[in-house]
Amino acid sequence: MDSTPHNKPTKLPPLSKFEDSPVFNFINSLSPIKPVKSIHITQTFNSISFPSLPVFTSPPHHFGPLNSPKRPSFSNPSRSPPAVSKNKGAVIIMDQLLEIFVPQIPPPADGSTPAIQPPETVNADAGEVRIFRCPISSEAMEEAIHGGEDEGLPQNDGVLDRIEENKPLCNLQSGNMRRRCLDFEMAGKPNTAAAAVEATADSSIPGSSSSSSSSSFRRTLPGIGLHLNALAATLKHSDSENLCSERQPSLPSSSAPIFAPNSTRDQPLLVSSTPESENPQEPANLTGEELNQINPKKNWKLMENAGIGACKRCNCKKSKCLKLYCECFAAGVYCIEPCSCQGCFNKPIHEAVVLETRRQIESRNPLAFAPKVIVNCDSVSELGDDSNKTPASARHKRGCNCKKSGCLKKYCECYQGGVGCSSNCRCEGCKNAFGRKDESSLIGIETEQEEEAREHCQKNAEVQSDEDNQNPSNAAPSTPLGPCRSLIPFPFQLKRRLPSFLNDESSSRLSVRFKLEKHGITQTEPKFEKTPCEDVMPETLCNSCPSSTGVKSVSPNSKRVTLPPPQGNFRPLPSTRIGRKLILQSIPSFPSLTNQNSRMNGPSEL
DNA sequence: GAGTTTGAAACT
DNA sequence: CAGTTTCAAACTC
Repeated sequence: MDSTPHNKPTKLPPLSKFEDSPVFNFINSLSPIKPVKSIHITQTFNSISFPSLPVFTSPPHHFGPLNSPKRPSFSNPSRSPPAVSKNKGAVIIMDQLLEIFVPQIPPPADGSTPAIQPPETVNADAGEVRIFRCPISSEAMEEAIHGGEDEGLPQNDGVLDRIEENKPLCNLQSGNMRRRCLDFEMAGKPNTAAAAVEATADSSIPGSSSSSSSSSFRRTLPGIGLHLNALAATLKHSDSENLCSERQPSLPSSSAPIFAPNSTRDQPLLVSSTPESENPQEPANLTGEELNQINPKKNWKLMENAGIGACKRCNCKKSKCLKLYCECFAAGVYCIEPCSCQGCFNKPIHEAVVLETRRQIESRNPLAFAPKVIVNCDSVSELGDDSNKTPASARHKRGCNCKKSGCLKKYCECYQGGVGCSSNCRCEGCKNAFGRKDESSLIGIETEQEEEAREHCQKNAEVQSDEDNQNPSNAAPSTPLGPCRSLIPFPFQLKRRLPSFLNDESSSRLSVRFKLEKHGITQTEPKFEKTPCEDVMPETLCNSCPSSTGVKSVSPNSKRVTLPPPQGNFRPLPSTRIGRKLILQSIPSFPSLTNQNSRMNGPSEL
C-alpha cells in the first residue's frame, strides 16, 4: 500500500495538479507510462465494453484470441449488471471486477457522458481511478529492460540480466489498490512477454496513488495463474460493495491456477489464484504487498482456513522464485509478503523478468504451468489404460515418481493433488490412498460408477450445451472431480483432435477440484481455482461463488460424486455452477509461448 | 526451529 | 533419454 503521504488517496488533489506539475511532466518524459486524463463516466460504466480484467489472465498465447470472440460484451445493454449476492464465491466476473476497480460513479448531471467510453480514467466522487497506460511496445520494453543487474540471479538465461531491478514498468493502481498480478499481453498482441510488462509495478510515480492501469481493463486472456494475487487485491479493495467479504471466501487459488489442482501447488488456475489477503476488514487502500504487510500471517491464516490457498508461501532461497521449484511461481502468482523467499524476483516489479522466465520455461515445456492434475470425462476415455479404470477421472498429468513415500505423503504429487496414481506414474510401492497405480482396475464398483458417470457426463454435456445458453445458472454440480462438465468438449477440442495428453491438459483446468477436494469435505467454502472461463460466460460466475456445495460430495479418494440428474427443468443451484464454470472452457490447450505469435495470428476461435 | 527426507525440477 | 545435481516442500524430531 502506498503508505507514503503523497500516495495516500484519501483526498486526491485534482488530477490536473499532478499532470501540470514539473515532476509529473518529467516522469512522463521518462516513462512510457502515460497518464490518461480523467474522464467522467456514467453509471453505465458497467456496461462499457471492457476488455476482460486480467484477474486470471495468462499469456495470451494460451488463450489468445481464442476466447476473445466469446468474451462477453459489457456494452450489451440488455445484460443486467452482475448481481452481487451474498455467498458469492471466488469466481468473479469481469464486470464485477470492474465494479471493484471503478467505485460507484454517479451519473453526470448533464448526462452528456457517452454511454460507452474507454475505461481510461474515472474521476468520481466515490473515488478516482487514474489509469496509466502502459503501452509496452518493443521500445517500452527496451526501456524497461536493459543490461546489468544479474547479480545472484539464477541461471536464468540472462533474463534477469536485462531487467533493471526496481524499475517500475507500469503503475497499476486502481483507486487505493495496486495490482500485484501479472498482466499478460493482450490477445493478438505480439510479444506477449514484453507486453506483459504492463502489469504492476511498484508505484514510483508521484500522485499515482489512485491510478489504475488501463491494463486492468485491457483485454487479457485468462491463463494460468499469475493473477491470483491480483484478484485478491482486487477483492480487497472492493470494500465498498461487500464484494470482498462475499466473494473472497471462495477465491480461487492457484492453480491455479487456477488450475491449481494441487492443494498446495498448481494452484494457479485461477486460479490458480493467489489472494494475498482475504480479510475483508482490512483497509482497502492497500496494494497487494502492503495488504500483506498489515498482517500477513493473519491473512494467510484466514485464507488458508477459508480454503483460499491460492497464495503460496514459498521459502525459496536460491531459485529467486523464478523456477518451478517455487510454488508461487509455479502456481502463477507473485510472491507476497508472507513468503519467506530470499532474493525473490517473482514480484510485480520484476514482472518482465517473471514473464520472460515463464516464457522460457514454457518454451521448454509448454505445459509447465498447466495444472498438474487433470480431470475430465474426456480424459477418462482418452487416457485409456487405467485412467478409465480408476475411481476418479482425475490424474496427475505426468504421474509421480515416488520411490520411498509410497505415494502416501505429500511428496507425491498425485497424492498431494488428491488423485490416484495412474499408469503414467513410475512410482514404486504405490499405496496411494486415492488410487494405486496398479490396483485401479480392482475396484469394480468404481469402474462401474465411472462408466455411469461418464454416461451422465455425456448427457449433461448435451443438455447443458443448450441450457447454458438459456440459463447460465445451469451448471452441473461441481463435483470434486467435476468430470461431467468437462465432458463438454472445448471449442478447440471440437475442431481438432488433440493428442490425449493435450486433451488432458485442456481439461485439466478442472484440477481446481483437487483443492476443493482437499478442503471441500470439511469446508463450506472450498477454494476454486478460477480459470479464465469468465471469458466465456462471466455472468454465470458471479452467481457461482458459493460453490462449496458443489464439492461437498467429494470422497476421500476423489471418487465419483453423484450428480443431479439432468432433468428437463434441472436447475442446479447457482453454487453448483462454479464447478461447471471452472471447467474451464476457459483454457484451451496450452500453446507454447514460443508459438504464441502464430497462434495469436491464427483464427480467433478454437 | 533445525535437521532430514523426499521427489520434482533443472542440469549435464 | 538417462543420470546427476539442485532445490524447496514435506516431514520428523
